[in-house]
Amino acid sequence: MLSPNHTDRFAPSAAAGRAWRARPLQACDECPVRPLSVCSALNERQFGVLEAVGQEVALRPRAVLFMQGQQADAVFNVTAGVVRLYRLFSDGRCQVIGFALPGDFLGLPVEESYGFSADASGAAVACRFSRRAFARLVDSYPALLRRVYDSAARQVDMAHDHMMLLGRSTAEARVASFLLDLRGRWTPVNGGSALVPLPMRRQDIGDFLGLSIATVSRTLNRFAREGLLVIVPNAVRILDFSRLAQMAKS
Amino acid sequence: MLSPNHTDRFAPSAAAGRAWRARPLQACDECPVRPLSVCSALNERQFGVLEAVGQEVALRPRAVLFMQGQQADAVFNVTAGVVRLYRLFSDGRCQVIGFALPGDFLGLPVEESYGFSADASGAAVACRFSRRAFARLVDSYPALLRRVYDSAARQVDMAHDHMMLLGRSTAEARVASFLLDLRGRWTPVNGGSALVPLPMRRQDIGDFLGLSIATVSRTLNRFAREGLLVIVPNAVRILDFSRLAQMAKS
DNA sequence: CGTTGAGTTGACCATCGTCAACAGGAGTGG
DNA sequence: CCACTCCTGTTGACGATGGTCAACTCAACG
Repeated sequence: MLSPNHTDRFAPSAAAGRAWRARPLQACDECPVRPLSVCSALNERQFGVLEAVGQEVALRPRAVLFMQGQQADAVFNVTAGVVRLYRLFSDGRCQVIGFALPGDFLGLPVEESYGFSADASGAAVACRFSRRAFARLVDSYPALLRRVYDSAARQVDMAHDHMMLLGRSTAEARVASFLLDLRGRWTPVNGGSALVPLPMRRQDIGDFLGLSIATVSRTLNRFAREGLLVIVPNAVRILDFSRLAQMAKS
Repeated sequence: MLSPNHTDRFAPSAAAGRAWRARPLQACDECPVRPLSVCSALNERQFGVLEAVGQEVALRPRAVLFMQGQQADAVFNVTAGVVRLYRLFSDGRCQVIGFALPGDFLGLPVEESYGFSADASGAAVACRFSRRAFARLVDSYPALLRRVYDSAARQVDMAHDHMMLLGRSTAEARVASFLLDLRGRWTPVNGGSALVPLPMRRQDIGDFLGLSIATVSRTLNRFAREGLLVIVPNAVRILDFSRLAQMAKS
């Protein structure tokens, strides 16, 4: 039971090619997610320091950012695309912890090794900072510490929300909550469009919601049949928010 | 479905009497959990400061420590007993987030309002610090900040573990993991006895594991029939750790 | 001795996972 | 350009896991 053997969905895929290519940060002042991210805690002068220690990392679909258990020598800030965060059981079962959107910060400067794995759901871009350099920065700029701390608190809160979902909700409610929650998190990025990007695969949604791929597909298509939304490639367009919110509660 | 109506399991219970009675801290140097808790980051002189701003809070069974949404004007350190941490749905469904054991720290000094509710599973004792006073202390003693931060990171990790459990494990595996995990967390307190205290009710275990009370009871008693453990009032005695660990993986 | 609340257990059944077949699209190589 | 494979997603049939409901026991407590 429970999504048993995968024919190595998690082996480094050939299609992913090299994990990532990196180049120095240059245009932070043009970064679209800067006002959303921890970076906004810094003024112009401090920003130069940040820029100096960061790299921009472009990720192809499925490219690995870091893996659970690896020594955590970098922290990241997602600037484009969606990054899938997940943990594996020893037998291959997968639990997706969450999806990081543009503006989201990955990795506490305090932990020695990564507590989960991260890879790109579609194409994605992230800023990479060496943990040591970032920790030094945090030490000298209390406002940044505060932002990192806030980010940790928000992560705990999201984890608790998700535990409620996994422990006490029907399949219908899980999928509805997922869509509404995701649309809410996209809002600062895309202005609250009803078109919710879903670059991840059905399998990933299932692994996030504790459902089988079949149930995810059935539920989404039932929602579509009932006129709650329209399914389009790599996205859904929500039509009836209030009815969807109703389903999310059951 | 999903544990619907409760005839107000969460209304302030008459049996609980007054929420708690508090008295000034006096004997921190005799505190049994001091080496386990955030307090151990302080030296003797700093400790005097901590003692001055803390109160000892004795909780009767079911007494409320704080409630979700309340203004978070205190942080706590559990010193005896077990504290149940939970969130409620608007319709009364309950998800237990976790159980705090002696030595566990509750409440980040950063959040404005509590993200979950906390009450005593059995009789319990906690140290209470005003958030403002504690935040001041944290600002002046970086070692304490570090411990609080570590505690937050551990909470995130535990939340992730629990998401794996809720999303991708059978009832059998959930109960087995719960017992083994709890026994591991008791170890620093009780020296790793095979007798695992379970002061919480079956309902709370169910709300923690995302199972119905019936399934919790059935599973525990099946474990007992199969010789994995013995059920005693407010505890279980584990007999076969390796077989239990085996079940925890399914 | 009645009441209340927790825990246990059985009977039944709904939800959701499993398995399988199939469709469509992308990439590859001839 | 087509054939082929691979991958993702959809959909149906079936069955198992675990929820629901209810009855019962037992201990605590008045």
